[in-house]
Amino acid sequence: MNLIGTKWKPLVLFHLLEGGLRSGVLQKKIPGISNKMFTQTVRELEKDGLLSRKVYPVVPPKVEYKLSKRGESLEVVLRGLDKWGLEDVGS
Amino acid sequence: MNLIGTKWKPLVLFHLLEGGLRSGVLQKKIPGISNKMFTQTVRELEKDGLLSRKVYPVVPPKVEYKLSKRGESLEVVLRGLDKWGLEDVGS
DNA sequence: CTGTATCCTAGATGATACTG
DNA sequence: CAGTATCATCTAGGATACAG
Repeated sequence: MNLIGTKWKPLVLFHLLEGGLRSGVLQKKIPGISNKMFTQTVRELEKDGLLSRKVYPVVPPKVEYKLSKRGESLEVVLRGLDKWGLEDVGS
Repeated sequence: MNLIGTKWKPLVLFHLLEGGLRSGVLQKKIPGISNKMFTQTVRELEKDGLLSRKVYPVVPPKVEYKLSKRGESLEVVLRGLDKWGLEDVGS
């Protein structure tokens, strides 16, 4: 829980299960997250080796995030959480 | 994540997967948790219907906690987290 | 477009002492 | 044994403005 126990980390990781995403796209998939928390969250995930951050030296800037192997190993848990969240609605 | 997204909730629920436990026993299974957080955590879990709290009118007091059906539905996620935590050591 | 820097508040968590 | 109450602290999180 020290690695993924925050309000946003599971969400960020979950949205990357289907593949890498550009910074802006990923952020848009997470309604309500502030710019600050987004950056902070991905930075910590990167530091913990759960995802990788690739910067393209172009203009305008382009940054892509994708899961690392370690991050992918969380797939079962993430999908489990998602499934639970869906099925649990209303119970 | 609003339901289980705290430092202790997943741990409490996880230790109840094998069956109900007395308050003291359950608390001992969670090293580092303060008395206050333990009570607060189980209270919230009870309020959210993830576990039930049964008080035996005896002396000394005896209280048992066990998962509700809703709580049991989290088994996949909890075991997944546990498994991940174990396998992830050192990676 | 992406990321950083501040300021600020609410809530989470701890330590301790106390009650039935 | 189980739980409550209080005080103190730390950090997550949000709003906003700015920078490369």
